[in-house]
Amino acid sequence: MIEYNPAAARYYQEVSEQCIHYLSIDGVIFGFHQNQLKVLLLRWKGTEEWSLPGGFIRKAESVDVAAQRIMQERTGLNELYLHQFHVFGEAVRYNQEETWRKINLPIQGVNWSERTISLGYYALVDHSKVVPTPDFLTEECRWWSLDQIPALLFDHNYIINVALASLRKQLNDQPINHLLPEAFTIPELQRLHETILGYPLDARNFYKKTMASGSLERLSERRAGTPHKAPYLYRFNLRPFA
Amino acid sequence: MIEYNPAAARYYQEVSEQCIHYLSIDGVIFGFHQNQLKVLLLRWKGTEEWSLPGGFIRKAESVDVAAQRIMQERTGLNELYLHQFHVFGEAVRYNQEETWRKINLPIQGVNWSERTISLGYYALVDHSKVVPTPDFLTEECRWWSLDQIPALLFDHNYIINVALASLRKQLNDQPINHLLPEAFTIPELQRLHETILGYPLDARNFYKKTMASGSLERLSERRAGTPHKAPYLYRFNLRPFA
DNA sequence: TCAAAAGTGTTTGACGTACACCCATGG
DNA sequence: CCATGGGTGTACGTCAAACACTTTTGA
Repeated sequence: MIEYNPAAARYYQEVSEQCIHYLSIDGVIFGFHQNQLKVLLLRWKGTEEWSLPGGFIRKAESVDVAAQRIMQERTGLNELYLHQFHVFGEAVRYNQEETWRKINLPIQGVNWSERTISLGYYALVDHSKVVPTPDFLTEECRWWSLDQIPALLFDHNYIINVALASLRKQLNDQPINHLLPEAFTIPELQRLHETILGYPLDARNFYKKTMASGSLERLSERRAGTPHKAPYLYRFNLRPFA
Repeated sequence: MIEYNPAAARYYQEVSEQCIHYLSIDGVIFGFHQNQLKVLLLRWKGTEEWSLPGGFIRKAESVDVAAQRIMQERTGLNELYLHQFHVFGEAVRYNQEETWRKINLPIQGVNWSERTISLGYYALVDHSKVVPTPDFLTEECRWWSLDQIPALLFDHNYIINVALASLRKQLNDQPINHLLPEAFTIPELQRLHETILGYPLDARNFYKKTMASGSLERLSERRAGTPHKAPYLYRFNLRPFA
């Protein structure tokens, strides 16, 4: 049996008193690094078991604010771009007994064994600005490439799949301007879209489309230090008429 | 103060014991009749105040099942087409004190004064099959045309607007085959789309598009009794290769 | 026979897709 | 000087939008 420190015990107590029961938030935090789409995962104390970050909603707290709070604590970021993409409300979402055995939680008789309805949020963050930070129950927080994600606790593999499908849908509607740093090159933006969509795009058509959208602004500098032709830097300019 | 009957009192008691607190379901039940998009509303006992149908989730009940149950009770239908479209999770969604004054609920000290997070579902139903049925707290259940809806209780006017926006988005992706009876004419389908979208469509282009989708099957009969040329009847045939 | 709705094709423009070559840079 | 990726234009096909006349039927 794992020893949980007093802070964790206090956390449990507080959550049980101050938060809404039967309801939780699970967060899929997407980042983009080295041409790969990644999500932030947590490893539970004393185990090799990973899960998504998550948390609970305080009784008088807005749900969106709760999601911000939970994700901010894991990333160190102030304002995250969040999107609520699905409610996971099945009566039995995963094998609870097996899951709790895996994470060695002292939950007998505690209302942590309640069934939970989970509100799925995804966050789009600038990978370079994130400081991955574990919480009371976990001892490691790091990025995982989407194609290397192991079997996760709870139904979190499924949640990631639903989040990705939702992100792909969003990509059709609007440019995604939260996963890249302030300044970026068109090829970088193209790699991002390719990674989200899962298939390659034509560079010329991609260039045309992004230019035609009118939401990009070419900066005077170029990206230096590449072994080849220096690409232009761009930034998003979503309100060209503002 | 309104007298609530014993059944209603039992209902309160049961909900408080058996259902999840702080969480509710609100349902926007869309129907189509006389070329108008309508929603089913409830009038609260002894008042002229209207609201959407709604209810609570049992502690071990799937959220989707709860939504089905709640909407089935108001419509008399067995299987409804449901779509979970938004979570209304603001800490303060409406003026609670004012609202409860309007509906004369004996809620002092009861945990009904809790803030609630609402899961918004919309249902698409065949108007002609619905038997509008009030619940314990209401005495009238009837259809309202979207453009004649009065000021509703809670934040239900807002919820209807969000539901409609979501329905419009869905209309772009897939044919809507739940709001019409089994057999219908192309002009009727066009009126439905126009009503949802809020603007007129070109009959020739609409005809071409629906035919090209391959999901319609022309029946041998025509709609009789119209004062003009008798239109063909169609039905949906979503699996032409099944 | 007239009014009102049903039924149908063609033309045009926009947009997405396919496709190839020259340029700039670092090694 | 060469390997590698960056930057750009043109041609084609598909799909959406504009647009008018004939047919049917009840009154």
